[in-house]
Amino acid sequence: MTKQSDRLWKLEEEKRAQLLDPAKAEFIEHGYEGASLNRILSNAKMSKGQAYYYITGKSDLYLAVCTQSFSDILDDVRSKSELLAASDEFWIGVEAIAGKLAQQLATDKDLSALALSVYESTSAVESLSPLTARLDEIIDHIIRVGQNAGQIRTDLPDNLVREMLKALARSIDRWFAFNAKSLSPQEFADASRITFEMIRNFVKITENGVRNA
Amino acid sequence: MTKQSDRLWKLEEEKRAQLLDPAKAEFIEHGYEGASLNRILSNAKMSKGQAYYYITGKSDLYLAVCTQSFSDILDDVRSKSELLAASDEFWIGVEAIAGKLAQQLATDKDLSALALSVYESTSAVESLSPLTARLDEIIDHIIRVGQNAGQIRTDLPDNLVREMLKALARSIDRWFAFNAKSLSPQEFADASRITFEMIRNFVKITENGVRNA
DNA sequence: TGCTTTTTAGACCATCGGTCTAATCATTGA
DNA sequence: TCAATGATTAGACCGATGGTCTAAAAAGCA
Repeated sequence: MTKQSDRLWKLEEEKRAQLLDPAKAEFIEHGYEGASLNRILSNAKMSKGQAYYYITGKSDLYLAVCTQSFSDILDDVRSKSELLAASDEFWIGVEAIAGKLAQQLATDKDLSALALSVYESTSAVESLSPLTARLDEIIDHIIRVGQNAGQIRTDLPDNLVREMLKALARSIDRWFAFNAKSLSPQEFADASRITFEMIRNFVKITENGVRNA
Repeated sequence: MTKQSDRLWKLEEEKRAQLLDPAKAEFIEHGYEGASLNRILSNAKMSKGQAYYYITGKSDLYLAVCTQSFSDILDDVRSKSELLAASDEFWIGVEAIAGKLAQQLATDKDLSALALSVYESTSAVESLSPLTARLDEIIDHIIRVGQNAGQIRTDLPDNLVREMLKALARSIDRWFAFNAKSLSPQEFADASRITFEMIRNFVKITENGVRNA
């Protein structure tokens, strides 16, 4: 017995796109929960039996779409993050990574819309556990390097710091997605710089931080 | 024509509870999207026609449940926040409010579970706009007092600061909800204190903050 | 050609939130 | 007391959802 997702990725690209392109459009427009599988199949001119031969269900299709869209970016960020050094230039390196990422999201509207859809519901997030696991690894690694560089406090559980940073990044990303068009280039640059500085202050080691750890 | 929600709150408490109690349990267990209205009605032993005479739909029912659960707390926080002064004791006052809130959530498991369900999906949040509007007002007011006290930076749009703080509070709340039971009292206290300090550092005014505003 | 495996089509299923109509109940005025 | 009016209730019904399943078609192979 072959796994459905194996079949999907073994397909010639054209046929895979026949399914994934309408799916991507639907998820972007309606979010994960709001997306209609029937509508996707209708747009893809593909029967249900055929689709279910290549995917296990809606969540699997969402995972396929997001994997296709984010995998390269994730690899890029990972390889860049592995070059980060525990030195004074730690934050410069992080800012370079974040800046590149922000630029990619700002450039590719589909990418940004799809990213927003991810955090629209927990069930969407759960569908993507293979992807989020990779992201968490990367963030954890960056945090560890920052801690070795003396730039990030060490008196909290790793996963708490990670989840706070993810939540922050998400809210900032979201705010920019909704407000970017009404911002002057100057305001845009200021807001980016300031929020980044705030994050640095957020995780910075403070005098009375480590009391008994 | 009377509004459905008026009818609901005019009901004698027992009958309202007949509907709202099973609804609350269902929303806690399955979240907003996952909750089944049919199941709620079946547990409430109430016909669909009857229910729709008192509510306009699922989202309205969710709003009713959350209003009942959070309204008093919201009022409490609001009145406390109005006593905050733009003085050196600003953060002490905020910590008192946050502490009380955290304690309430830690004590009442249902309350905490319901709060978690709120941010599980955007459609859940949207159902609660009357409540979130009240919350946003309170937070905005606290931010303004903090700014007057020179404790919170003023070089970012208000709503961005508010959304970042909400995201942070949410992620912390979430982390505690999932990890509280595996923490020693000492670890619990430490994590609370440290995260609060981090938030203070997060919004603190820094030297190079205001560059051209 | 004939047999086997892969692939396809779409009818079908339970369930979803929501609508609607007809019956019942309560209240009021005469 | 009774008729009429408005408030309330029951539940059949609706289109749509994601998912299952069977049987036919197509493809691969001897």
